[in-house]
Amino acid sequence: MVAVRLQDVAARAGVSQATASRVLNGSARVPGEGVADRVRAAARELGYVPNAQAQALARASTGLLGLVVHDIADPYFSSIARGVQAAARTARKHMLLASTDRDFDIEREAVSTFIAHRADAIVLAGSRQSGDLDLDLEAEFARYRDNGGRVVVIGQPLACGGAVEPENHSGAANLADALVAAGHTQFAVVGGPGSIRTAVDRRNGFVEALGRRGLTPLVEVSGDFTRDGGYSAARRLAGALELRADTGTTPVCVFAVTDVMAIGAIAAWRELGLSVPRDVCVAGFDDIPTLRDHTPSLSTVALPLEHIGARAVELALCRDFGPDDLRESVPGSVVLRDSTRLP
Amino acid sequence: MVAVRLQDVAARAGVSQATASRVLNGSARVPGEGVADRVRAAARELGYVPNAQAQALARASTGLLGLVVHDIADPYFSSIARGVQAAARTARKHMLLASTDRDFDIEREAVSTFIAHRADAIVLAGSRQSGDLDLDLEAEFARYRDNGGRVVVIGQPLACGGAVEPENHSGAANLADALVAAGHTQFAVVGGPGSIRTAVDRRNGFVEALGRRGLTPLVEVSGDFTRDGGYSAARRLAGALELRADTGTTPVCVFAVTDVMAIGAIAAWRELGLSVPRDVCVAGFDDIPTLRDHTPSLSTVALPLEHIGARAVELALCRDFGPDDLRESVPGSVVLRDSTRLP
DNA sequence: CTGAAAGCGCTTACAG
DNA sequence: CTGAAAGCGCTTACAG
Repeated sequence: MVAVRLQDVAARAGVSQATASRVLNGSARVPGEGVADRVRAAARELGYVPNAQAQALARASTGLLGLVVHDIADPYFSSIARGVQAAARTARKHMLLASTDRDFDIEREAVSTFIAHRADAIVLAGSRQSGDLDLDLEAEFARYRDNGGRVVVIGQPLACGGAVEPENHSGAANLADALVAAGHTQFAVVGGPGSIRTAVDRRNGFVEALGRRGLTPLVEVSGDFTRDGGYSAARRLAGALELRADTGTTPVCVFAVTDVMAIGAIAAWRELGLSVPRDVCVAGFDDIPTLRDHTPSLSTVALPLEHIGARAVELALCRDFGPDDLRESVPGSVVLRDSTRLP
Repeated sequence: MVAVRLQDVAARAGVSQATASRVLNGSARVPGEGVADRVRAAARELGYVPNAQAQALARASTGLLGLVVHDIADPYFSSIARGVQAAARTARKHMLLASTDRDFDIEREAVSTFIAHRADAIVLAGSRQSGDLDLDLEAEFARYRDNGGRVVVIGQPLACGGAVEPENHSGAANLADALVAAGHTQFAVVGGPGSIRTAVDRRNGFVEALGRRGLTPLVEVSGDFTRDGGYSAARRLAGALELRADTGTTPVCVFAVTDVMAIGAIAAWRELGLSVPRDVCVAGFDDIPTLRDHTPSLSTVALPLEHIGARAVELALCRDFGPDDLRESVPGSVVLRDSTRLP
C-alpha cells in the first residue's frame, strides 16, 4: 500500500500538511482565497485517498459499526442487516459484518475483532443463550463500553447498554388469541432450542394465552431455529399426533416459533401427503419477506425487521447513550392468512 | 477510546514494548523463559485488546475485505455473502459490507471507503452496467491495484484483476435445450434491464439456443432485476399473450432471467387466475435457497452461489494475483421441476 | 489564516 | 533474546 499521502498533496499544493488536512477533511476553519482549490486540485490530480486507519488513530472515532448475525443467508438476519446498512449510511458509518454460523466461539471472536478495530458501535443480532454462559462476552462488552463503545442487542437477555426488544411474548399471545377467535380449538407447538430466549418467550406467550382460555397444546416438539429444524420437528409432530390426510375433522393448529421453521414444517408435511390448511394448520413468527410468495400464505406475527435493524443503529448512535440501559420494544402484529384458514 | 495500550501491558510485565509486541503478535522470535507468560498474563489482567488501526498503520495489511452487493436482503446476494464470509474467515480476514440499493453513486462511494480503509481486497458482486459508464470506478480500481489492492468482480464486464464468471450464456442455452427436449414449443422471455450484462447474457443464450432450433420467442418483456420487476413484467406479458386459464392447449414457457423475477411473475399470474404450470410455464435462473420451499417448484439453472462468493475471496487472496486478469468460470446446471411440467 | 510539532498505538529494522 | 528509536499517515492544540 504505497499510496499517495497527505504530505504529497500538501507538497504539490505548496501548503503545509496541516492546511491540506484542514481543507480535505472539511474542518470548520476557512482557508484563504484559492488555497482550498489548490489543495483539492492537487488531491484530485494525485488520486489521493485518505488513509482511514491513520485518521482513526489520530481522531477518536473510526466510523465503523459492527454487526453480528447468526447467518446472513437467513432472511430474518438479512432483513435486519438491510435496515442496519441503511441507518449506518445515513449516520455515515460503515459496516463490519460477521455471520457466525451460530457458533458462539466465532461470535466471541467476531466481537473481539470489532473491538480491536475500534468500531464505534456493535449491534448483536441473533438470539443468545439465556443464562450466564457468556461472562467473557459481557466482561469484554463492559470494558468496551468503558472506553466509549456502544453495544445494542436485538432481542437478547444481555444487559449491555442498548436493546431492541421485539415483543415476542405478547406477540405470540396475541396470535394465540386470534387463532382461538378464528375458531381453532386444538393446538400444538414447534419450539426452538430451550436455551434461546426468543424461542422460549414466544412459546411461553403462546401457551400462556392458550392457558387463559383453558386450552393446552396437545403436543410440543422442538428443533433448531432453522428451516431444517422445523422440518424435522414437524415430522416428529406428525408422528406424535398421528396426523392423516382427509380426515374431515378440524385440523390441529401448530404454532412454529419462527417462520423459517414453519416453512420447513410445511415442506415436511407435504412430503407426508398432508395438506395445509386442510389437514393441519400452521402459524409462524417474523413475517420474513420470503413469505410474500409462499404457498400457502402463512399466518404469522409480523415484525418490522428492517426497522428493528435501523433502530438498533440509531439507539447505538444516540447521544444520551449512558450507563443506563436504553431499551425499546417493537410490537409485532398478527396476520392471519391461508395457513390457518378453517373450512 | 481510552483503552489499554501495549505500553501498559509492557510496563506491567516489566519488559519493553517491543518484546510485548513480539509475544502478543506471535512473531517468529522466541522470547526467553517466562517472559512470554508474564506478558500474556499482563495482557489478560489488563484486558488488552490490540488496536487494529494502529497495527494496520504499522504493518502493511489491514486484514479487511470489502464486499459490495446490490441488496443484502436479496437471497442471491445474501447467499454469495455467506460464501464470502466463510472464505474470509478461513483466510482470517474480516468483512466490510456495503449494500448499495442498486445505486451506482452509493456503490462508488462504498468502494472509495473500502479503499480508504485500505481493505486488502474488494469483491464486487451485483451486475454492473455494461459499457464505459464507470470510468471513475475503473480508474480508482487501477490505482488501488497499483498500491497492492486486489479486486474481484462477480459476473461483470469490468477488467480489474479477478473475475468469477457464472456461465450465464451457456447456462441459459442449456436450459432452452432442456425445455425443448421436454416438449416445449412456445416460448417467451422476461428479461432484465438492457444495461445489465448478466441479464443480457442470459437472455441471449436462451434466445440463441432457441434460434438454433428454428424457434423464436413469441414475446419479450423486461423489468427490474427484482421480484417486483418480475411481477410487473409478467402482467404485461400476460396481456400481450392474452393468457387465459384452462384453455387446454400447451402452455407457453416463459424464461425469467432470474429466480426472483420468476417468483414475482408467478405471483402476478396467480392473481390473474392463471395456474403454473397448467396455464403458463416458467423457468428462472440462480436456484436461490428460497426456491427449496416454493410452490410450484421452479425449474432453473442452479448456480453454486456460496461457492461463487468463496471463490471470489480465494481468487482475491491468491498469491499469483498479478497484472493479468485471473478469471474463473462457474457452470450452472439445469434443473427441471414442476413449473415447466407438461401434462 | 497557516505551520511546526507532538501524538494516536503499533511494528520492525537496527544495535547490543 | 531484548530494547531504544524511527516510522506508519493522519489530526489538532499551540504559536505565530
